[in-house]
This record gives sequence, structure tokens and C-alpha cells, in this order.
Amino acid sequence: MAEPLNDAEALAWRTFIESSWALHTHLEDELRADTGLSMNDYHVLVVLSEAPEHRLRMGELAGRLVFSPSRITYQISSMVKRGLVRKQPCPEDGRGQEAVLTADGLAALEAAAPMHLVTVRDSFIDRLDPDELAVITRVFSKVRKA
Amino acid sequence: MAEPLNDAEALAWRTFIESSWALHTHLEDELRADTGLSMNDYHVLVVLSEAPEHRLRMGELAGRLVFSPSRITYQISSMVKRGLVRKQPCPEDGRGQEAVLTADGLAALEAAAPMHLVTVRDSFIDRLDPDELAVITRVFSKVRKA
DNA sequence: GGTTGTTGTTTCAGATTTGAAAGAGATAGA
DNA sequence: TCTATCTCTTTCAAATCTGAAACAACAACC
Repeated sequence: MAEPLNDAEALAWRTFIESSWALHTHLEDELRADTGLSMNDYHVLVVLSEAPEHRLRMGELAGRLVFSPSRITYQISSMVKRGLVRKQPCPEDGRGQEAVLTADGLAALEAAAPMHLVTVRDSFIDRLDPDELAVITRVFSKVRKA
Repeated sequence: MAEPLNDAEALAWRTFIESSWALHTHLEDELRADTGLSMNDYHVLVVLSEAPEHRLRMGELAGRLVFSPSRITYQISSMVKRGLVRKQPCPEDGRGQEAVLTADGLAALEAAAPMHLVTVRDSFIDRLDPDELAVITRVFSKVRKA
């Protein structure tokens, strides 16, 4: 049987869980209010903008976003409707589809990024000193390996 | 215009966001596999079990879980179907409904808690030393105030 | 070439979530 | 009281998400 959490552990855990959830919600709300984009939209735009020729296979995109196949299909088709992305068959593989960033999509990202940056700074980064930043990096690197 | 994130800031941010998301998913998956409960279910059970007489008004519950009104209605009605909770009109206020923990709900929580604890320890708490734990508590206390 | 199995993506039905509107009760002021 | 306004919760329609098929195209092997 595992030891119950002691007071320090319980406090750390509850503070982290509640606060990181609130942060997540806050980022989503701010981005939506500022730009009309969801965090999913935004993340797709970022990943595509960093991809060679601004294009990626569906499966590749799903992998980067940790989305199920059906979810990436739904997400991209929603973005296609809004003109942020277009879809085209993959030249090398008849089964494949590529999602390609449109000019509108790139413009939406470039408009959104500075506003999102402000939110990230205000709600997280600028609240931490360099030592704390380093601890966060170290701690969550360890956690990621789970 | 806000400064772009420097390397240390960007690394901290990306590490935190990706890792905390993965952690969230991991907790959900483990709990579901071990117990059949979702994290939402579990959280409702915890909050009710800590409430006086194991009962809370819908609105109160929604506040604790940061759920919209319609979401708490849906969540509780789903738990009622599974026998974890029952619902009854509020004596003091004819508009209100109370969610009450059932014996089955309490039993489900008591069975789930130790397994969930193991997951929390393995994937987070036991990976940190006391100093790191203290920094986490301090940092996320600051962040919560956003 | 013709299986056979694998992979990439979509489709489908069902579960969850959201926001807006509705309904039923409280509360306060005329 | 009466009425206007709030508050608590549910309902509804639409959006999103999930897992299990279904489908089409690839690849390996006979």
C-alpha cells in the first residue's frame, strides 16, 4: 500500500492540479476572446507554420497534437470550413491527405501569436523568477518521462 | 508589445504545458482502467465525501468543480444512473437540488482512492524532492491568483 | 497477377460539453 | 399583495470528442 500524501505533498499536489487547470481554462478563454480561435486551432496553426512548406500529413499532425485519428479529421475539417487550412491528396501516397496552411490561416496565426504571448507572460512566465523557471523545466522534464 | 520568450522561458513553457497535459491524460487513463471512473466522477465523489452529510447543492458542486450549470446537471445525472449519487430536492429552497453520495458511491471512492494515490505518487509526487515540492507549491499559488 | 495483411483516413453512432433559452421559485420594493 | 427582478437548475440544439467499424490504397508474398 502506498503512503498517503503528507501535508506538504497534498498541498503541492492540490495547488498544482487546480492551478494548472485554471491556467489552461484561462488561456483558452483569452485566446477565444481575443481571436476567435480555440487552443486546438492555435496549436494546429503553430505546428503547420513550423512544418516544411506549411504542410503535414493527417497522421503526422495527429501525432504532434496527441489527437486520435477521428479527432484530427474533425478538427481539420472544421478549420477547412473556416478557411484556415486546406486539404489535398498526398502525392507520394494515395491513401494520404495533407493539411496545408492557407494565407488566411497564416495571417490568423500572426495576429493571434502576440496576444497569446501576452497571456502566457501575464499568467505564468512573468510571475516566475529565473530559479523558479529552472525548477519548472527540471521537474516537468522528469514528469514527462512517465 | 510583449517581449518574445527567450530560450529558457520557451523551454520552461513548452515543457510545462506538454508535460502537464500528458500527466492529465495519464491520470485519466489509469483511473479509468483501474476503476471505471472518470476524473470527473472521482472529483465529484471526493468533493461530496468531504461535504457535511455527504451532500451539496448543484450550484455549490458546480462551483467547486468549475463546471457550467448544464455540465454539472449532465455529470450528476450520469452518476445517478450508475448509482454513485442520488438527487433530492433541497429542503430550504424549492428551486434547489442536492446531490447526495450513496453507499455505492462512497464504496467506489474508497476503492479508487488508493489506486489513484499510487498513480499520483508514481507519476508526480515521488519524482520530486522536498525543495522541488516547495517550489511547485509556491509557483502555482502565485499562478492561481490570475 | 492475385491474395493477404497493413496502414492512413474517414464515417458512424454515441457520449460529453457548451451557451442560450426556458421554467420554477425566491426576494424586494411599490 | 403585486410585480419586477433575481437565482437555481434544467432543457435544448449545436459543437466537439471517442472508439469501433468501414474503406481505400499500399506492400509483401505466392
